[in-house]
Formats: sequence, C-alpha cells, structure tokens
Amino acid sequence: MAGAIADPVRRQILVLLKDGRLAAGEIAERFAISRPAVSRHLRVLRESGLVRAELVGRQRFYSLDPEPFTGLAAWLAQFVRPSGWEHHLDALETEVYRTRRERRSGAESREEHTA
Amino acid sequence: MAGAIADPVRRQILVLLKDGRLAAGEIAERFAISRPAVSRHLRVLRESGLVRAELVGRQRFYSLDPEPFTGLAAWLAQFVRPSGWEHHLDALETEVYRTRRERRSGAESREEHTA
DNA sequence: GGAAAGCGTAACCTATTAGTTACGCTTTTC
DNA sequence: GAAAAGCGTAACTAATAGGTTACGCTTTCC
Repeated sequence: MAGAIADPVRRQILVLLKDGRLAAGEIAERFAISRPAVSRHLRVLRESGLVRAELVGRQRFYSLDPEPFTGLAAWLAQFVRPSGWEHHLDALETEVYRTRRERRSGAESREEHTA
Repeated sequence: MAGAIADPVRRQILVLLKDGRLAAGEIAERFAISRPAVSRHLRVLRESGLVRAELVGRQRFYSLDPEPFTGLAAWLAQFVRPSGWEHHLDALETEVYRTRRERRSGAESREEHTA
C-alpha cells in the first residue's frame, strides 16, 4: 500500500480518479509514458486495493476504492498532531482497540520480538 | 517524502522515534540488518526532512520532525470519504486495531492483500 | 597518546522497478 | 467474418534500492 503511493505516476492516477471513473485508455493518454506502462501501474494500484476495475464491453473503467487509504491515514495520524479528522482518529483509536480486544477475549498473544 | 515511508524499515524507525529521540546505534540494534544499512535509511529519512539529527559527543541522536507528515496527510485527505461517521468507524476499526498490534509486535510484515 | 566506541561513507552485488516494444485476446463495427 | 478498437501480458533493458563488508573520521576513556 505505502509502496503503491510511492510512485508519482500512480499518485497522479489516483488524483485523476478522484473526479470519477476513467477507462484505462483515458488514463493512459494523460501521461507521456507508454500505455502498457500505465497498464502496469494500474495493476499495482489494483493489487494494493486502491483502485477497482469494472469491465464494460472492451473497456476497463477504473475507480477509486477509498477504503485502503484509511489505513495509511490512521498510521500517519500517529505523527500528525491535533487537527482535522485525523485527530478524531487518534482519539478513537484507544476506544476502538479496547472494544475489539474485549470482544475477542483471550486469543492470540503475540509477543514482542526484536528481529 | 512518499518514497521515504514506502520502506517498512523506515516506517518502523519512525514509529520508534515517536517515543523520543534515539541514538543511531540504539536504532540500529533493533533491526536484523547491518548498522550501515540502518545508517543509510536514516540518511533517507533525514534528506526527506522526516527526521533530524543532533550531534552529542560521538553520538547522533535522531528525532522526529512532524511537520512534513502534514503534507502527506493533507494529500491523503483527498481520498478519505468525508461523510458518514458510522462508515468511518466501521471501516476504521480493523485498520486501527491492526496498527495498534503492529506497534506492539514491532515487526510489521503485513500490508499486502493482493486482491 | 593509544585503544576503543560510535557513526557515516565507499565500493560492490543483487533484486526490484519502471520503462519499452511485440504480441494476443475480446468486443465492437461494418 | 474480417478489421479495428481497447487492454492486458510477456520479454527484455536500464536504473534504482537495499543489503553487505571494508574503511575512515571524531570523540571518549585509561
């Protein structure tokens, strides 16, 4: 996931998709690189779950899947101080975790390990 | 910046520094890889502004610079659904829990669900 | 002053990544 | 049914990333 966002082309693709779904060709023609190159970027985005493909005829429409972003946002929230909804995330974190733990009482006691 | 957090070792270093400053050696001994390898990760983090080094005697203390995180957080905010607390909670629960668990186990080997 | 501690850098090797061209498979169009 | 449109995949190449060992520079310690 974090690796998927590391590439500038992929980040740009995500921004493009923010306005709605686009066919693979429509995405590709907005970049200087070859179409297969874009196609593989799309595959990376697909495999990391950031994007979903929808087959319509011979076209492949790509659209954002916002869910995985939340994970990174939550991770990032550790480092960002109080502002916006990230703060809410941070505040919720403890609560949510506690609830979870209580719910699944007594399983999986993963221990620390300094590899 | 985005490239800096793409690497799991570097992400882990950032998490370590969340609790306060650490000398280069203290950081390095928490990883299985060689000290020079960690040293170069630290350089990447330094050059991307996520971390700052402070020379004390023959030691180099590293500490977080939280400011650059805000930029990525802002970029990321574009993609997170702005509506629906319920949705947030539901979607976040798993992620937040996962983050917590990673924080405790210190390893982080997940993060690839490859649809 | 010399040994050792603490870190960074250099040189080198390998695995991964991002790009290219060539090609093949469906679906539409005429 | 043949041509063309739309996309993905394969094979290959060049660049980059991340790891290792060897080494050099300061600072502390005796």
